[in-house]
Amino acid sequence: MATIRDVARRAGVSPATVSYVLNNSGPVRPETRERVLRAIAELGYHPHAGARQLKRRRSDTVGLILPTGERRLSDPFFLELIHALGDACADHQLDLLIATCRDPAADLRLIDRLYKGRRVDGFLLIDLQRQDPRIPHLRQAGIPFVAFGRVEGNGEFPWVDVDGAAGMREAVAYLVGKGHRRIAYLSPPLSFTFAYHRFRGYQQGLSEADLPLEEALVRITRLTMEGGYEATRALLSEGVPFTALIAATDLMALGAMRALHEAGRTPGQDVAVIGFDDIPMAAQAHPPLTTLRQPMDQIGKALIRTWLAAVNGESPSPTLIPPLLIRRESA
Amino acid sequence: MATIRDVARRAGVSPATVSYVLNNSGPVRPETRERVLRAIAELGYHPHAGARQLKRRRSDTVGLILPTGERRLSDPFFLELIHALGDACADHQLDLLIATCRDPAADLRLIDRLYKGRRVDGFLLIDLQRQDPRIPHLRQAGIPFVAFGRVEGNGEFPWVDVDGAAGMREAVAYLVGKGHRRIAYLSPPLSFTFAYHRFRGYQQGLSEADLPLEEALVRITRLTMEGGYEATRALLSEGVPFTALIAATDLMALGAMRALHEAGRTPGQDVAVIGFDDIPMAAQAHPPLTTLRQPMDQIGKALIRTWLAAVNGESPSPTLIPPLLIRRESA
DNA sequence: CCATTGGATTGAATCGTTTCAATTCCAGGA
DNA sequence: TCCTGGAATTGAAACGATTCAATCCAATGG
Repeated sequence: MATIRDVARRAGVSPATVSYVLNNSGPVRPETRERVLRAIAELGYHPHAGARQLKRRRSDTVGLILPTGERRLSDPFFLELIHALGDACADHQLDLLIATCRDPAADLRLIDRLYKGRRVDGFLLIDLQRQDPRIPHLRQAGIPFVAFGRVEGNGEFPWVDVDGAAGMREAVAYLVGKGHRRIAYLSPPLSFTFAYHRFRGYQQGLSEADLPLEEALVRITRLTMEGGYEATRALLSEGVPFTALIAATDLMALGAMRALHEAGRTPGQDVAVIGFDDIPMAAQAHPPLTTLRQPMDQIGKALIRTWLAAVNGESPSPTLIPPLLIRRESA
Repeated sequence: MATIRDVARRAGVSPATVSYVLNNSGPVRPETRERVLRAIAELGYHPHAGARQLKRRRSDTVGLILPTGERRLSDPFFLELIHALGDACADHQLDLLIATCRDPAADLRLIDRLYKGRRVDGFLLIDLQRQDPRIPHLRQAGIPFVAFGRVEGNGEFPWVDVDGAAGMREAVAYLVGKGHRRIAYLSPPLSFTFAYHRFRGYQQGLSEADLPLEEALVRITRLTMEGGYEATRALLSEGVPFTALIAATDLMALGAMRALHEAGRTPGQDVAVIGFDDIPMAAQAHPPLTTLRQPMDQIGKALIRTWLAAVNGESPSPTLIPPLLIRRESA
């Protein structure tokens, strides 16, 4: 495999000059640059990442840790996120290293190994818990990171999040505008930070519309289609009256719609349904699901931009991205 | 950050000895090893990945290229796969580098950059096309890789695949055993290799049961829930009689079930439905979907095992993994 | 008591870059 | 013609690990 020396020899210059061309550092006469570039192309030369990393003390790699075990992600939303991150990384010539681990303790060990071994320059945390043990660990070890999502108490660290509260306020206002007064709400356990914020938004939305928060209309259930299905069946069988339903995630909304169908109530006609995320399946649902879109590209770009700042020793300010209400036929 | 010299100094030995301890190469007296290990622990030392890579000419990193653009994956199946791969990598102390790219040409450039720059030791190819431009490129460049899936003509290269044909034969036999004679089949375009094999399995299953292949029962449609839904509606509206339906993927089967529901025919009762993949949603469907499970852990392990062999210059033989018929209530 | 043996340890070269400091080059001014 | 100064180029020293070859040492055998 060609090295920088080979290129230098071929172009009739020193390795230093090649390096200057490669990195646009140092002054190089245009025609020399030309010669060097030609040599690079002819040899199909690519700089050795390890050597470069060793000298520059940078690996240009983003670490992404996926939770495993029971917290293993199965929401298709995360696949979208990975894609968006990949694209955003490509924009900045970064690579994305994915690591999984078996238990929370291994999590922290893995973080140390990757960072101290300089395999990655910093981390992206997704799927935060309201109290996440990784955060204090990273902070006190001085490891740069950016979280997708916030945590309880909101210690000072950089994060990017979608404004779940704003989204839900908008959803409620939208439904109220259509005359709905009894709006059910389906949520996963509030220990999920995003669930907590979205639920707060629902509450705020109600109070802005001078509607009471009714316990019976709020259901906490599992973060799956099945969870949404069961909770809705419960609502129906208990005879709690409602004309609209908001689910904290599309997956749950999809489950809810199935329960409504089975009970002979057509979503979008008899009951308005709104979800959150805008996963690909949402548009294909019957009827197509009205939902709050998480603007993936924007999220990916914001995360990487913030990550770069963090890695460069800045303390980037958090970013709150507004979701987008996508009106379809379910509400 | 501590280096190997720091560890050596602290343990009162030379860097060489530390290296021997680290890699279990070379003879080291037990008590010396003890001292070294203690020093490592005390300093929280982790070897520098770049330096190691430079010397060993190995990055211990697996490259995984995700397709983007229109071929972007949205099937949740891939999230499972990424997880399984992550776990399998962890077993061998490997890291998983994910790269996305915008177009097929960029694909090849990216491959070169990652491999020639020694950022990865080889690749894992997923989401193969029946004729995939990446394969000849990798082969002629002598870059080690393993494919998840086969391609047309089946050139000599290492792959791991789930035996879609066997699975479909089993599905047909199972349905025939229950007395079904008119079995519909939903498939994405046969340019997807897996779709091709699965369809062949369906054909074989029919002929083994001495049933004719009936054109009207076979529908080619999009690889989404929506695709399954539409194809099934078409079947129903055209009045083609059938008592069972096999879909090439769970997502499509889910769509089919919805169409059946809407037409007032209960899946599992009026019409038997079988899917393929066993995505998490399958178990939660109504009724729970009978399907052929792709044994993810096994796939991940096989892929990584084969990959390691390929990277070590061996020519590992292909692996065909049988899917597992999971009987639930839909058939 | 010395030579031999073989395990344990170490010194130093090396991997392929980047970058500082030193050198060369060249044009323009004195 | 000789300086001077800035631009262009180069040599060589890192960066942090691995590993070959050389050295050290203790025990054994003659």
